[in-house]
Amino acid sequence: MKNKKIKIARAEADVSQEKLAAMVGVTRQTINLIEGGNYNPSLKLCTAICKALNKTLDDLFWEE
Amino acid sequence: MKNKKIKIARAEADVSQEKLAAMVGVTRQTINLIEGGNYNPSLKLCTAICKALNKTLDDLFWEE
DNA sequence: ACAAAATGTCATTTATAAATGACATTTTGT
DNA sequence: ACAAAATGTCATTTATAAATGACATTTTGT
Repeated sequence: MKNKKIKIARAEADVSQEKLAAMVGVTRQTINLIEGGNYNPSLKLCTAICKALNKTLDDLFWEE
Repeated sequence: MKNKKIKIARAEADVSQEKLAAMVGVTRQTINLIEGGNYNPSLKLCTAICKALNKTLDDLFWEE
């Protein structure tokens, strides 16, 4: 399922997929895949995304 | 760095590495590697471990 | 003190996250 | 309305998570 939370957090922080990708050291496509869902990123990447957006794992990646 | 939190949560729930592995559908070695640190598990696996131990991502995998 | 269970660690193979390049479509600012 | 930036998606390659088997060491219950 899609990860809307990252998209929203990105909008709040006013960062594009490309900029977020640069901040965490991956490519734009990887960020795009994660937001699109059906993807299983590594813990390290999840953590990097959280820190870049000033969120925690539970904020962005915890479901239910 | 080592992940002591999982080890502690396991002790609380009285589950061995082997049992936890079975609960989340991986092998014992994978659990062992995660607890030992220097490992970068997938988000899906992290989430499964949390649910098996009644914890959240922040409880077990968030640092600082 | 002893046996059984649990843990640590190695080496090899397999599945998949992430990189890379490329192009089409959508969104945004002026 | 238009151009530029951002996003969606494909196909191929590379790096690494996770599987598997095997054995040594440590911990636990009696």
